[in-house]
Amino acid sequence: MSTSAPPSNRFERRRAETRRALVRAARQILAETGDTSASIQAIAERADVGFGSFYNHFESKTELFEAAVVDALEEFGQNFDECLTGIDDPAELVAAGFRLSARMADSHPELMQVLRRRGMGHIHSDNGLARRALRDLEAGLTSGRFTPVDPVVALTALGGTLLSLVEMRFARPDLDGDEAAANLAEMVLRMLGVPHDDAHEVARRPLPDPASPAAATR
Amino acid sequence: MSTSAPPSNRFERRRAETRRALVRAARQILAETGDTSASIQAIAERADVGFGSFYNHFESKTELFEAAVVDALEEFGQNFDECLTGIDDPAELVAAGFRLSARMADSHPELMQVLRRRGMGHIHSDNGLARRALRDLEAGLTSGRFTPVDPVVALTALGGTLLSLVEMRFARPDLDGDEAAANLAEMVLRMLGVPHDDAHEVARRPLPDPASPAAATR
DNA sequence: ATTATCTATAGATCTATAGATAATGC
DNA sequence: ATTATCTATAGATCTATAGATAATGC
Repeated sequence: MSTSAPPSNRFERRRAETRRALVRAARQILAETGDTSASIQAIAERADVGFGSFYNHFESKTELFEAAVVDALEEFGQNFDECLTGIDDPAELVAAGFRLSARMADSHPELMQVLRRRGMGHIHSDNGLARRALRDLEAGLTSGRFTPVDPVVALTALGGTLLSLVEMRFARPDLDGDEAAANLAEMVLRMLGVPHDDAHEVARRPLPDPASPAAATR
Repeated sequence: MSTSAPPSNRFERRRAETRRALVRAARQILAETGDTSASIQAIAERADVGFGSFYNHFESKTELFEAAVVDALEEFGQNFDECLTGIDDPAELVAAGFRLSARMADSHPELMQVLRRRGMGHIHSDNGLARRALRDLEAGLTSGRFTPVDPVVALTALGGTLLSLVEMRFARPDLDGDEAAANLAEMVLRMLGVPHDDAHEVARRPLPDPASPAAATR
């Protein structure tokens, strides 16, 4: 549904490009101030798109901003897949995901600001990120790596701590981001039932080199 | 600063009443839809206050909604103090706080919706709730009840999970709220380094009777 | 021929202020 | 006398649409 077929003809591509420009503008606004009271006119202008075109793609501003958040979540999830392929241990996946998120606050600030401001409302919705998280959690639960709990409760805890980590990265730039992320990742692993010393070690394993993210698949 | 002296004369009381009416209206709006695009006129009308009066108290809508969130956080914190007096064990305080929050989603829905929608931005700010949480966390850290960690990281994790619990209560009303809260509380205690069986027991101790909250102090 | 885009605009709405009114302090 | 509240309003802004234009499909 959200991942439609690749645009067949030039018409479709053109149309998709306009929509993308609007979504990009909305993401920028969400990232910069989070203030969704910008006028449709101002948004269209920022997207470098004719004012009336807006209504060819969205019925309201709310709809546009919602699409912008889903878009950001999807990109975030894909980034996870790219950077974390090759990691099989669910515990290591969770920890690496946390540490990667902290780094993405620097490397992808716009994306992460959107997550920070709007992520909470999507923890339990069906989207790229929650789907991946639930998948990894259930793998860890069935393999016995994590203590048995209701997967929804685990997803809740995981999502909440991840979002608050992002919040911390932006609200407290004075702290050492990598260290704080590793500490928080360790705590989350304990929360999932991983033994203390094990959690400590897993949360500090070397991260995949972000310079060559998909090296394993090329 | 936020807790000003009790209003001395009728003038001050009248003025404070107008301000309170505006804040109440803003809280209602934040709780109902979270859509802050309501016009100042509509807000003043809902508060049953003359339109122009708004500008005697706030310079912008943003300022009003910010005050509304702080007001809600303060009320939430006071509710904690009232309901949890008599509990000394920091671990039990944390667990009881989580379970109490889940219940407040039913008993104080407006307050908790505000928290759900706007709480994330206040985890690291100086407010009634974060101050109390940090106090309890530090008590547990110095007494050895919790595993040593950076208090700010612990506050981050605590705040994030609490907010996501509230989110879960509203997004998934089909789940058993009390049980999910106890499970999440147990996980949070593990996160803070409390041994598994200990965490399980503490998270299920009987809660203070909400019918007579401040019985111990009367 | 079809469809998205763009421009222009009508009508509605909103913000901020000015000035009148009402309530209280001293 | 002072100060908050209220009413009325000017000016700015915003939304949604109608109709013209441009690009592509077949």
